Amino acid sequence: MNKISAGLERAFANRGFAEPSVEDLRDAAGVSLRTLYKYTPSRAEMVLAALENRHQRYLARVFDDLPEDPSEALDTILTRVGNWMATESSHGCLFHAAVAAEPRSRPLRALLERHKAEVAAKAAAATALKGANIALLLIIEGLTQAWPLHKVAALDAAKRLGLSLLSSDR
Amino acid sequence: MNKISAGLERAFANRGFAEPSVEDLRDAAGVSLRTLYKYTPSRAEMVLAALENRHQRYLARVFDDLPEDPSEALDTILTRVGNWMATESSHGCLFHAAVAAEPRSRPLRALLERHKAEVAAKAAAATALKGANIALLLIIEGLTQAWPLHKVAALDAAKRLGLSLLSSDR
DNA sequence: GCGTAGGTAGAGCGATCGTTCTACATCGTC
DNA sequence: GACGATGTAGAACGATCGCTCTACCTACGC
Repeated sequence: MNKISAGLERAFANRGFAEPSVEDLRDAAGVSLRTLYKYTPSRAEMVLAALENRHQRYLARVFDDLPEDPSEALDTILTRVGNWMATESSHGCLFHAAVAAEPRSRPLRALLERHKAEVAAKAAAATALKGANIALLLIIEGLTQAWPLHKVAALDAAKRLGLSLLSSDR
Repeated sequence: MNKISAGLERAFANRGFAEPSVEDLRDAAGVSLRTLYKYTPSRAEMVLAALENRHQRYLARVFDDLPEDPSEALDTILTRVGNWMATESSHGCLFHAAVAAEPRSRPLRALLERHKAEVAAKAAAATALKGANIALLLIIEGLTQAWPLHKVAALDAAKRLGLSLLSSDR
């Protein structure tokens, strides 16, 4: 079950949402076609399962065990986002990619909204930046999108913007 | 010719890169299948033609006739990006979407890189922020990605971050 | 030791895809 | 008014797609 979701996530992350056929997804999931369809009865649901898995992994990887000090927490969050990009997602946010691939899908958009809202809420809570909620999300989004082209330079820029947020807030 | 590119751009922008069939693209382009294939001999080239068209339109719409004062220029740029999002691209950056849909395509990645590099260069030139080049791009990327969910709130956050960039620079 | 639940392997289905090709219309030029 | 270039409409193609179905294989409770 979780093995299936993890395999699907890996397949979509590596090869995009258009390319992999259901047979490719079966190979990535490591089960038979029949079992795959039992847990995810259509290709669209395979996408949703993959994103659900990624959502959990992303939150855990970026927001677990943060330092209490807001400034340290922000630095840690951005560093971890950079790390995530470096190791997991070399071409931008998978949720935006999924929605872009199928802009008509309502459940996909709902998932994107939930994911981003949760990221923004966790970031705001950890940095005690209630007012600058959206600015914070904007920095994270910017870092995520700029990373594929600029790598650590994007991380540095994000950290500098983050610092200016903290100092302008108090 | 340009009518074809414009039609293709509209089709992909509205319905994503996966959904529209070549016959849909033909309808959007307003020509026959034969003529469509004459100018863009494969579906992949239709994508490239659409993005080329969008690139030109985006640059013109965001960077033409900017005020000379750096601070005013930055404000104008961000406002225009918000305007672009509001009227043209309700779900994020089309270039990132294209690459996300087909992460293996080399020409697509090259086009994305060229587009982003040109945007960054024009923004840096207009705001006299040579050093904060990447921070500037990061703000624009963040605004573009955050817009679909937060609209004008994202624009406000982007402007505040932009101001902090300007003041920390001098 | 046998029945049942749940797995695998893989052939097969209809639909749709990108692409090509044929047949016919239109138009500016001599 | 005939001609070649260029366009349209749309039939036809092989391939591939998402999905279903059949046939067979385990593993475990009674």
